[in-house]
Amino acid sequence: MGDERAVGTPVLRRLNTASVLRAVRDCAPDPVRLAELVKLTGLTRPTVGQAVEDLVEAGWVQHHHPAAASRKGGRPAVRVSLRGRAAPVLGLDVGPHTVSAGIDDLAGRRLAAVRRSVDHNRASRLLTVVDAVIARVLEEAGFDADEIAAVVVATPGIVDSGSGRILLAPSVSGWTSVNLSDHLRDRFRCPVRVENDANLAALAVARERAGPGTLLAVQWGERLGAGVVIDGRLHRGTGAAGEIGFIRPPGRVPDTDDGRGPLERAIGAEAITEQARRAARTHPESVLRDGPIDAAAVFAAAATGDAVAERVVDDVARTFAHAIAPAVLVLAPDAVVIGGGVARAGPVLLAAITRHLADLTLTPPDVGISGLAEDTILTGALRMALDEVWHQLPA
Amino acid sequence: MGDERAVGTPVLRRLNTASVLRAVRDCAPDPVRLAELVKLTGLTRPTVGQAVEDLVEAGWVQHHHPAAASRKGGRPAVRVSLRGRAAPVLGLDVGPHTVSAGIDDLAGRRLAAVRRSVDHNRASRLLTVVDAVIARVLEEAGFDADEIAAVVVATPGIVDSGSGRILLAPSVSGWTSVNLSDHLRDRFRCPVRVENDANLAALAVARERAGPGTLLAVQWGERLGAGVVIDGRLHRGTGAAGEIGFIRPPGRVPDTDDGRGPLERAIGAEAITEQARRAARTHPESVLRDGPIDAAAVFAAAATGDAVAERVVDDVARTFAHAIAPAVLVLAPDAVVIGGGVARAGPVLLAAITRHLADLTLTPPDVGISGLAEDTILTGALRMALDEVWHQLPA
DNA sequence: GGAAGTTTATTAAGGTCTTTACAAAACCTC
DNA sequence: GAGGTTTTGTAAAGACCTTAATAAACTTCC
Repeated sequence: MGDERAVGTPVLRRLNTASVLRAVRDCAPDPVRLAELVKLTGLTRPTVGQAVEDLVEAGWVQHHHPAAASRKGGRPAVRVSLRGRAAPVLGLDVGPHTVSAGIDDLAGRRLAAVRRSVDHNRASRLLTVVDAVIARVLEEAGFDADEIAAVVVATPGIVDSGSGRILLAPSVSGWTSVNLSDHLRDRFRCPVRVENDANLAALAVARERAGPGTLLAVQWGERLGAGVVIDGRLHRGTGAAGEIGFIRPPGRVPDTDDGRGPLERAIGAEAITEQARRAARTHPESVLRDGPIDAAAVFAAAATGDAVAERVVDDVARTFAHAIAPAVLVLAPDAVVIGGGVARAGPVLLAAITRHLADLTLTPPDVGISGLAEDTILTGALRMALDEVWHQLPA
Repeated sequence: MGDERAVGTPVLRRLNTASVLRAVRDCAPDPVRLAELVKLTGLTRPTVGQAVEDLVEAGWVQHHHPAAASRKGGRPAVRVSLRGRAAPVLGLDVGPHTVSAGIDDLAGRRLAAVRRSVDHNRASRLLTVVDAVIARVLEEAGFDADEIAAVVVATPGIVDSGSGRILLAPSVSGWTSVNLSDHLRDRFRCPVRVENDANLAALAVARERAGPGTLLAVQWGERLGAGVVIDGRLHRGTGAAGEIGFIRPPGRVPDTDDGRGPLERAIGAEAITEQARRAARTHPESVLRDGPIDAAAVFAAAATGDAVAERVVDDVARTFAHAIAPAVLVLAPDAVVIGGGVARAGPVLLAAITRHLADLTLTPPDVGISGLAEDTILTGALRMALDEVWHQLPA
């Protein structure tokens, strides 16, 4: 957005070539006829031809010689498609319990994915697992580390987006003293970015929704985090944007010393089960009285109409709604999407939150559940890595 | 960001001409030598020469024949400057008590400004005053309505940014049924935009600070509103972003039927005086006991060390901090800037808010007072109008 | 099996724009 | 008034896109 300096004729070619490449990408995994590109880009055929030639030479796209089926008569079209292997990206999700990695090609196809659980969440052990997982996923996809075009790592805690240092990570002991960023930069010859996991989950959710608008994507499990995506771009603020776990909800909150924030202590997965347990003790008529209680059980009970469970869920929903209402009023997001473990609660929780938010805000956002599976964060990391590659095309 | 279609050689000229025009603008009121533009834009002299020629022809810039002083020897330079009168913009601030208007030229120089107070804040009367103020400011600046290049109107309430309709405006009775946007579009031949006043104030404050980052600018008087500016661009969300007046603060809030939000009823200017009045009754040792009390008096008393006043101010600050803390956690703004009537409270209030926010947030933002005078909103409106003009240069 | 028709690729000429290079102008200083 | 300096102005060259015309390759129909 800053200065667009030194404009000579050559930039035209770069502009147009980029335009053609974008068009090829938008046709994603399918090969596209050259004539199609002419229509898509609005450029003329000779220009497109030149651009494609350049792109093939640079290795970004490849020809599809066998123009097999669906002929309508006429000279067979030259068809090209993205050469995915030109710039594969690596995503990494370093959680307190599991480490997963994935490699996507330029078109967003998943070439490999690895998931490994960690027994002890000590930092040193974690780092070893990270290295092992990276090695495995590279092998599975058949790439050398030097071929990777961008790396994005998701980690819990607060990350300084400039240096990649982890500033605060209560859930992994010793994690802040590990310079993960430098560690990885030694292994790869490409940009390495470390980013908060909730932020990346938000990015993944936003991409799934597509289109512009403001999104508040909440990760809700033992802990609570959120990411803000505005018109497809992640909002970082001074760095710690989206840390909803530290919102102080109304009412008393138990004091703990594990670095969790007030809202996490009030309505994190653990707090929900604890609340249900207390309620079950004083209300033995509830189905919650027997069997082990966890958050899923509470939501299941509420779904079947158990009054005690319903009250707990409503309480949780109200606390959550009150906590985020000020942010919803300030941001006016189009949607609030909930992911993470608690998201499996489904419609019961959703309805309660929607109801309370309607009371507390002027233009209540859509409240929804993230449709993505467990690898939301990993997908977000890969998405951001792809963005990085696409952003610096003219390399 | 969408599609940059149909790139031929002519776009180069447009691009470079725009680049030169930007450079001329950045030198703002001072005329600039042609050779200087060459350095600033990175283009070559013939290119700059051509561009300047085009711009002069189009009326955007003008020559400065008398190359008077500061010669260093050599052929006298051709100097050009922005022809401010080429595209004057009109800003309007329609408040419940006053209507003000201003006209800026392209370089941001204030050519005229008019302010008029309104006795009855009935919508029909207000509209008459608006028309009169517009006529007056046009006359003062010596322009015809058709010459204005952009109009931005600030109004309290929630505005649909697409249609310009006012959706909610409790402070002016009947204001929502007036189609201000259409009314003005009939008078001007240029784009007319209606925007929430707090949003425009935020824009003005953000421009004063300059540079990127996230800003939460609060307007705090009888009512409370805010605007969010991210990297220089106003954030609207679904339309009602920044409506902090409707945040529900902890504790009981008096119920009124005047359309004000809970936070406004709790710590609006009126609520502050009411709170002080109550405190003075039970604490006759306070200096607040004698003389008429208004918000300014409370802050003044607190500044001199009056304990009762100090407690009131601290209460207000705590309520405010608790109310916006969730939004601060989610947005992680670089700064929270307070404007409006209460902003005159100064350091007393500021210090208290800063203290409380430090407790409630992870990366506490700078808390400051808006340095702009009473015409913050008007300045913001003019700023946005200028942006509009600059955004659509290639007209 | 050949001709017509259709779709696409290729090639050549023309125009616009920037760049490079060079010459002219205008002013100051000595 | 000569020399120097800074700037403007002009012409030729290079790069790129576009229009238009031509050639190619394949399907379909007769």
